[in-house]
Amino acid sequence: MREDDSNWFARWEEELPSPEELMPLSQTLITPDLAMAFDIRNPNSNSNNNNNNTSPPRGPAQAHQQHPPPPSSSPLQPPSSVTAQPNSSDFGDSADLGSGGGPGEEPARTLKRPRLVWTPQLHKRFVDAVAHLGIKNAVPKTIMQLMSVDGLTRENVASHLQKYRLYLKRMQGLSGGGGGGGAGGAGAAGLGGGADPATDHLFASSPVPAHFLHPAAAAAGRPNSEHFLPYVPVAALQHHHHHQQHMAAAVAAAGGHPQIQGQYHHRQVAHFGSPPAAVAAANGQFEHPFLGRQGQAVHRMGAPVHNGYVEDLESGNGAAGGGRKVLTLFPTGED
DNA sequence: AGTGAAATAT
DNA sequence: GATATTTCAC
Repeated sequence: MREDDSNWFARWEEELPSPEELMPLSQTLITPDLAMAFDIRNPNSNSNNNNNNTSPPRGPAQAHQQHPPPPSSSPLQPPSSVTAQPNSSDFGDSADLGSGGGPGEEPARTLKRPRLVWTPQLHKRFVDAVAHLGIKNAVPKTIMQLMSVDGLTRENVASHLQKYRLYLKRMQGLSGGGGGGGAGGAGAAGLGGGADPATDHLFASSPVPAHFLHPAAAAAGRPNSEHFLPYVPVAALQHHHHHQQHMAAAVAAAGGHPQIQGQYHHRQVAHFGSPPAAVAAANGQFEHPFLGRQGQAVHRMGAPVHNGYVEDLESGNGAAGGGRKVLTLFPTGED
């Protein structure tokens, strides 16, 4: 009944993503500042994911201000392109990025944040957090804090939580509890019943804790038995083709897609292993998830580290033309 | 701050 | 066109 320390560890171990899974994990968070600084835009057929508010459909009497995301705590240092991008190793010309000059005019600072891509790994973190918090405490703020993912905002979590709840609800209605085991098979969630529309793909990636389907258990109000880890700092690789992302890992392994690369690093401590395949290959291993949030950011490998910012990019693509390149970076200092 | 719904971008 | 994510409003 009660999980011993050894038990949770075992579970955790089992849950631990294989090195391969870890490597190909990636967060695609591009800092507006960087985007602007780099002068890079999303050549996508659509509009850039930055700002394209050209038509305010509704004119709420309220004028919303952009959210000033990253506090000036973390000076954005000009990232040096690791591989090859239209950005020089560093440009110290814009002091705006780094020093975050004074208020009043800071385009970089007022820009919107890029779309957050919830990768299976990230989602897993999310589910884990929720599971450990218990439905009761599974609120955006708590979840966000628990996840400890830098760059992640409460809004992000909130919206994802909403979607997640919907997913759970749907699942309940369909499986009712029979397939509810959930944990048993991630992919099994709703399978057979035809209950896993594309919307559930992401969610299906991670098993759904039974407690989620069992309100009674959660009603206890006590955190789940399982222990939760702060967060596993992993670098990931994100690949999506056109409008859908399948298995990032698989695709990544297959490699060969002109895409983005981001670096994911922990909020306070970042000890992790390997970013791009090239570097990854060199290491091919990651340290233990035992993150003591005590040490300072530990950066190593070929990942260029700047003041509080780890930047890493890989562009195996022909930047030009039909390819879309996205710079992904993980800002630190949040919350 | 949290949740629900709509809008927008991908 | 559908889905994912963001944003607005309550």
